[in-house]
Amino acid sequence: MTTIKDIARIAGVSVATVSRVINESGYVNADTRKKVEEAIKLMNYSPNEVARSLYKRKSKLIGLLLPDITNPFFPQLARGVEDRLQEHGYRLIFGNSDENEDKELDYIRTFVQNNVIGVISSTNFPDSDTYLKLKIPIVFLDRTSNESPSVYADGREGGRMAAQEIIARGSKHITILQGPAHIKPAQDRFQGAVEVLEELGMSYHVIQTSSFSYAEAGHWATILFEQHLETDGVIASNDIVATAVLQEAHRLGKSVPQDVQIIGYDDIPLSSLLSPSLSTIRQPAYDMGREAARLLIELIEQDKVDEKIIQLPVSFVERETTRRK
Amino acid sequence: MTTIKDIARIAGVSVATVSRVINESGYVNADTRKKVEEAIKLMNYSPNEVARSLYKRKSKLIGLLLPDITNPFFPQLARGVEDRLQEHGYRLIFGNSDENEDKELDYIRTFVQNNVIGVISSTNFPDSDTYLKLKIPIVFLDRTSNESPSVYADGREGGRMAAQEIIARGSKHITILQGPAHIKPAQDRFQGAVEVLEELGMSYHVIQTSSFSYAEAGHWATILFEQHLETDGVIASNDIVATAVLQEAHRLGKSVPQDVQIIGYDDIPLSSLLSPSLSTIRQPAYDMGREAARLLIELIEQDKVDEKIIQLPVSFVERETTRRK
DNA sequence: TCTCCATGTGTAACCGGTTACATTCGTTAC
DNA sequence: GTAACGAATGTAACCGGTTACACATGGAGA
Repeated sequence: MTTIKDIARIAGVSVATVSRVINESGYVNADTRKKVEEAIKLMNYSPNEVARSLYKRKSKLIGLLLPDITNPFFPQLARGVEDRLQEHGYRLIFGNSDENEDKELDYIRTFVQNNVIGVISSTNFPDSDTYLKLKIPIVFLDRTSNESPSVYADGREGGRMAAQEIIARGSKHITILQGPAHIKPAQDRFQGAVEVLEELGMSYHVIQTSSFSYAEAGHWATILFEQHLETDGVIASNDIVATAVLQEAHRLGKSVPQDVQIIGYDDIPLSSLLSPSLSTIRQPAYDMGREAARLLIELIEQDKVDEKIIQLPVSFVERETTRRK
Repeated sequence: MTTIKDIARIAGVSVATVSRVINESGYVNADTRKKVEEAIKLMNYSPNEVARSLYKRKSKLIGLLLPDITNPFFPQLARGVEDRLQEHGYRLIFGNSDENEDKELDYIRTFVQNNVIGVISSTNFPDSDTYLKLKIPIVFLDRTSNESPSVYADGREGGRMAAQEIIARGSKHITILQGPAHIKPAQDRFQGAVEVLEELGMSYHVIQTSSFSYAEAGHWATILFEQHLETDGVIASNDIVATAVLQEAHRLGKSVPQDVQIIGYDDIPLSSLLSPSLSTIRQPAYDMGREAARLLIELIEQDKVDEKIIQLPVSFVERETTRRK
């Protein structure tokens, strides 16, 4: 590997001068600069970030912790984060936490060991010791904590919206699929929907689900219609489950949206390609990722940051699994 | 931050001894070890990987380069890679290349700058200088090079399979969606399908597509039926496009699979949740990721490795967009 | 002429680990 | 009694950068 010493030798200067050229710091004579730059080009040299990071006690690396990249909501987030960071010269160390606190802790530890300069995390444990003790900037993404910087969409409002829309479109026997108990955003949207149903004095049923996995989605859909065949409106916990419900309704010969309306959550990319295409509550996942990265960069590069808690709007995306008003 | 010096001071020994305890190398008296371990626990110390990495000239980091994590085929790959690496104590630096050579080059450079110990890449340019000159192990994933270690599924065979199955199930007017020209696996599967159609002397049409994006998928589907309304069999370039075709067929009042059969490619998780559920050629994405990670670890940790080129089998997944034989 | 300061460059300490080598001590073998 | 060796530990060099500091030079201003 070419090192700064090699460049110094070739250019006939000291390592300090080479360093000055690379970092455009201090005084360097124009001719000297030229010699150094030529040597750098000649050897195709690029400085070792590890050595830099050691002395400066900070790197160009940022840790990203997501529950499961396999859940189609998260690739959007990740891509948003990555795109923004990349523009600013930062790189990503990535891990899947499976919503598991131990795994999270382990990742955060190795992030720190690698001198990451900031962390973006979708965690259910924002108030755990691990995060409180972190001495580097952290942004919570899709999850919130009281005072900490975070970027999220309003789950409660999303849930309310779903309930309002499905009621406004005429469903009387609504069943809500309640997402996994340990995942906060899932509970927020559930609470929001329940609120509206209670406010309007509607009766409804709840099916409690314990995962967002593809494998089990069909299972919840089956149970739903087994237990509440009269259901004419389904508020799903996310688009995957909604898709499974759509499939099950189809299998049972129910037509959508005439017999059953279905509203999903997230607006994952495939939702618009289903037939009927899925009405859903959209979370601007890509933008959330980008915003989180922007906020983190601000926290890293500036002393004070105005807005530390960024809530992005959710919206109802009207497609074909709901009736026209 | 706690350093090895702090631990040494607290335990009343030298840094060398602390290092020996941490790394279980050399001689350490049992009592001394205990003192050091207590100091480590007391301070919740964990060694700085950056310093380690600098001296040893290698880290515990591995670079992963994928075209676009937002394409639902890749999260599976990534998860497979991550799971296996994580089990072995390695971490991932991740980047999206957008199939863009410059972006790739840039990532590879920063990977190297960060002393990554290996790289896994889904690239269309495996024979570029960048990769040839890399002095660390590299595994190509979902893409191949002549002699280099790689893990992939047989695209040509997959294409053949798709054509055979759709013909065996009675389609006479087949249209193939040809994936983006610059993406090799897409061309492989296309070639395979064409081969079979030619061998059997079937006539067919081709629609050339230029991306795998969700946004454009619907567009190709529209064009397909505009140009070849008589189509009774579609071999799609991947499951996303297949889903769009399914939607378009539905819109046109064609019943699937009676009027049109559709075969996708990849078997992304959502395929089984569509209605009708999508018949497709399955690539074992998660396993491909795991295998790539396993192979890379072998290359890193061992002198010689037997199998450097691993081809995983594709399979036809019969669901509801094809007729029964 | 002398002082002061901007410019330009080199030397060496430092970041936090690892490890080669030196040193000390106690035991064993001859 | 002493040579040889294993056990235990410390000192200091090293990894590849950055930067504080020292020093040299030359021109401007008093």
